[in-house]
Amino acid sequence: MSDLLERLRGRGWRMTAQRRVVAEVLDGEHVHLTADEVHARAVGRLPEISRATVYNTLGELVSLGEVLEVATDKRAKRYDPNAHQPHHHLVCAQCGAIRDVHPIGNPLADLPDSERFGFTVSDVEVTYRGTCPNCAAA
Amino acid sequence: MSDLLERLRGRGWRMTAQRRVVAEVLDGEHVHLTADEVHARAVGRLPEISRATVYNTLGELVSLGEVLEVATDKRAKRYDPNAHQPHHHLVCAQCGAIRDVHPIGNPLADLPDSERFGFTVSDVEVTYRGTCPNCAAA
DNA sequence: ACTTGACTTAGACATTGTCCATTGTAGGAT
DNA sequence: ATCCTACAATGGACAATGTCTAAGTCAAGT
Repeated sequence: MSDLLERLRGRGWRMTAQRRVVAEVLDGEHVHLTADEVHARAVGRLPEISRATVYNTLGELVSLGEVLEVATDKRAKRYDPNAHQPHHHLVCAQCGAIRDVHPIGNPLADLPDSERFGFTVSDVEVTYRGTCPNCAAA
Repeated sequence: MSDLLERLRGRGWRMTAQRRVVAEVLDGEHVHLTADEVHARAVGRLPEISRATVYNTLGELVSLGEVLEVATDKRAKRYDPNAHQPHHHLVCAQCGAIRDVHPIGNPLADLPDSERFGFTVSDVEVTYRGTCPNCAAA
């Protein structure tokens, strides 16, 4: 189940109740929680966990490369534990629902040298926007 | 010069000193200011302009489709007046510098139906990340 | 020049995120 | 099993960004 926890243990990450709970909350696919949502769920399992710890832990998971920050929402950052399979996002403009998607082709190759302005380009993030079936029905 | 102001007048937008100043500050290419930066520059020309007015005006420009919100930065929203020429962004991961870029191909066509989950997909936003020449030299 | 509805203002408030000094604890050493 | 110690957690202040409201002001039509 918890691939994330396994990987973290394997990397010698010091395990505490708080860190375990944060990792458990984040584990899964199509999971894109904000820091506050992670905190709310973590509190459900470990009521005394503090906001600062959740932020610290999320920051560490990002540094370790086990979780990605995504900016699909224009308000809070969201955290995506699916860091080991490259993917992009499809976002509902109305309700904010997010799905992981896998476009064909490699967008990195689509940026000609003449459009790189001397940058060393290392990464690309693609966000598709639209309306989800639920919102379309309403 | 001010295409943006021209267009706004043409649409019957009620013109006030504050709105004119905000539009002037935003006008140009490769302009990607945060709301606070817009406010700071607007204050330079019209010291009594309030923060709320800048936020309101930016929100209206976005609603009118004359300015785009971009989420390249993970902190504040940025406002891009280059709304009438489709483009994407190239961001320096270190200093945050932003350039408008025009990749070849159409990323919308690269998302197969099987990856659309019933969404009606209307838009795509591509953000390239890398290191700009300045930061690479340092 | 009026009148009126839309615009602006200042500042309180809300949300999201960061920092720091103190207290607690995981995990190795004894 | 217990003790140490470096690392982690806490909570509360602070910072940055954004939203709202009540009251005053003004652009534009008549």
